[in-house]
Amino acid sequence: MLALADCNNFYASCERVFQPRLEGKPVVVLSNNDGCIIARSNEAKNIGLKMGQPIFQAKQLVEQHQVSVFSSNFTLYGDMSKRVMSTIRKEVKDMEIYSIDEAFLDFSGEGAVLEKGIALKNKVLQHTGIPISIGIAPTKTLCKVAAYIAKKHTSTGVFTLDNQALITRALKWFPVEEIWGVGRQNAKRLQRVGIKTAFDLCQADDSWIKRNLSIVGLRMVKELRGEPCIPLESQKARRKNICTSRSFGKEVVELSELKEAVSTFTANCALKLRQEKSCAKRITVFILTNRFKPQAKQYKGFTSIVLDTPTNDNMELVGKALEALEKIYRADCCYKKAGVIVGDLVPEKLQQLSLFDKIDRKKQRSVMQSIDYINQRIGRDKVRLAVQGQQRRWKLKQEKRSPSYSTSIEEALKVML
DNA sequence: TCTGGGGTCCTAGGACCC
DNA sequence: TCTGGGGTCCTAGGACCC
Repeated sequence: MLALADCNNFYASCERVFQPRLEGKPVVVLSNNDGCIIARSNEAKNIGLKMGQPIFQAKQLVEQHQVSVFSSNFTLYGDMSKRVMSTIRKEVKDMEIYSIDEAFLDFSGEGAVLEKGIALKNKVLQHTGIPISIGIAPTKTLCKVAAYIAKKHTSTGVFTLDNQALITRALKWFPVEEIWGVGRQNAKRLQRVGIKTAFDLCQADDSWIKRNLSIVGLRMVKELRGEPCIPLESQKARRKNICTSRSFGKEVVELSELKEAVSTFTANCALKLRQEKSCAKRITVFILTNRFKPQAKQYKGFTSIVLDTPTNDNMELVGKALEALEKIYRADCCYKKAGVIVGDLVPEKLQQLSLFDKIDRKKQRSVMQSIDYINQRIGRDKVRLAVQGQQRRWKLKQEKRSPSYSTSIEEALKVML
């Protein structure tokens, strides 16, 4: 048996841990730039606020119901996630951290799985303040179904799908568009041919499924039928790409400002590379105009550069990124978003030098180590390249960010006696 | 006025190899 | 008149996930 532990309304719950007066009240968390709603408490869901909805469109509902609105605070959510995961880890044989708010757990050989699930849920709540739901079943895809039921239709927040009769009953009721692996496009296709529930999909012919939903879809259906096809992966794989991209707080025209942004994004990618102990052989830069302004000139600039030697050095990567930026920059556009992707990643240890490499890599590495050390102590990008700029007018809008209670001593919760 | 960010995998088609 | 067979690698585009 496997289990899926899924934090309820995770970002909204994180905010509430530190502001208990918001318990029972509608809370939403916004995307970067305070753009869209990306997390909602149950109360916020109930008053009709939608996932992904731009906040300006929801203004009326927000005022009418006095919804608490937060900018996203990923430092806080990342730390709370760590706490939840480490609490769970102590209670299970093996686990796979699937996302910031979900983990698959090895429940094999456990006798009373439901009781174990309930105990685990209570423990996480007690240790972290985060409410979770747990779905228990023989395959990952069925765990997802069970967790969905646990969240919406149980009082305990834990649900087990452990016998065929129950599984069949659940699948006959489960809408096809809610299945893990069926997105919007596939849901439409399936509904068009009369497949409305997970049960209907299980009845479909394997070769038809493979043709229409690819091998991924077939795997998913087999999992619904109870045959495990997606193993628990406790070792997380090395990433293949790393991306940093942002929408700007305001539109940007000048190349110099784009340079500040692109070099900052690149430095961020390079930092992530060093943390993963990887080097990149390819760097891609893109700049986009505002797609929500159809009357303005639309342009998508996109290009990549392949490096002779894979690297994770700020200066080297920033140099290449700026070279790429100059190639795609057009002065007659207003830019709303830019991003940097580093790809073709290789482990740092396997960095293959180019025959004509002239850089003193050892020295370069120790410079970066020193910079990382300083910035870790006094704040991200405090030591940075000049091209990253001072003004940063392109920076994010983040007007309602909560303090990083658990990771910054200056922002720790103050308790009045 | 205002519309997120960061990933993965699969497939088809083309280029290329012997 | 007639035009092979068996591969790999790369890329773009599209789907999915949270």
